[in-house]
Amino acid sequence: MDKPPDNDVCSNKDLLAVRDALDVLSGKWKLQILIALLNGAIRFKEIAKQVDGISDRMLSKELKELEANQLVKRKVIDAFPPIVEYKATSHTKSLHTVIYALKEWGYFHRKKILGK
Amino acid sequence: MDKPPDNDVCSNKDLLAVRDALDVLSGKWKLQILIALLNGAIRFKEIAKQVDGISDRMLSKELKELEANQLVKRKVIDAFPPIVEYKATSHTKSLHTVIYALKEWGYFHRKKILGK
DNA sequence: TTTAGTGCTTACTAAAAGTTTAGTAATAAA
DNA sequence: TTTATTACTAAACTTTTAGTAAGCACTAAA
Repeated sequence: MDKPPDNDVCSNKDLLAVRDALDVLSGKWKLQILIALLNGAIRFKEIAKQVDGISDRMLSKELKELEANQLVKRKVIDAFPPIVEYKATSHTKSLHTVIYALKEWGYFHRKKILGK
Repeated sequence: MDKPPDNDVCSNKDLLAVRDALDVLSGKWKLQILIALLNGAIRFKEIAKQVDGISDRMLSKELKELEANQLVKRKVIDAFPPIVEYKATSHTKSLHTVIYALKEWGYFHRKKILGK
């Protein structure tokens, strides 16, 4: 028997796209880091302060992933002590729609589960 | 120094809501299971067949989590061999908006990363 | 001279998530 | 009698993810 064609709620390609989006926000820290950046945090240590509990190691790692996804732009300024600027990009801002949808549904879900 | 008030892109409460929504879709299998259900799959083994590669253990575990979040309704029909029906709920359907937003951004992101 | 600050990296550990293999009761078909 | 089916569960295992502790180069302040 062959597989049926993809006239489904969500095709296999769609599934991959959804997963791509989820992956970008996956893990314990990325969302918080992005929010810190959208709110204007710039330097490594500044982000570390805003994202409560994160270790240098994790922050460094997550920033690299975000950079690979063009959600963070890194700029080194030659100074002592070193200054490294991290900034949100236009691509980061395009995430707003997604975060908004997640947020709205999150509130809706909580009402549903905790009883209206 | 006190914490500043939450006049940010995303307040702490908002963050929790976003995370709640993400948690509901977290893990390797939940999204695929939900899609299978939205497409009409009903019985345990039917879902297992549609969700390629999942083990019985994982399916059972994930279905329980989804049920706890009211995203799946379980109904046992007393028969031999046993019949257990799994169905999407209205709450599942409310997730559509979120999944759609993720999907759209996922495609957009792919274009961005792979070069337009 | 010791200390602190900056943006990291390395090595290691712990915890969470997922996989594999096997097994259950009850029945019916081969 | 052996095998298959259904909807699971249990134990042992591996993989992935996250956390902890330390250290590096460099400089300025205490």
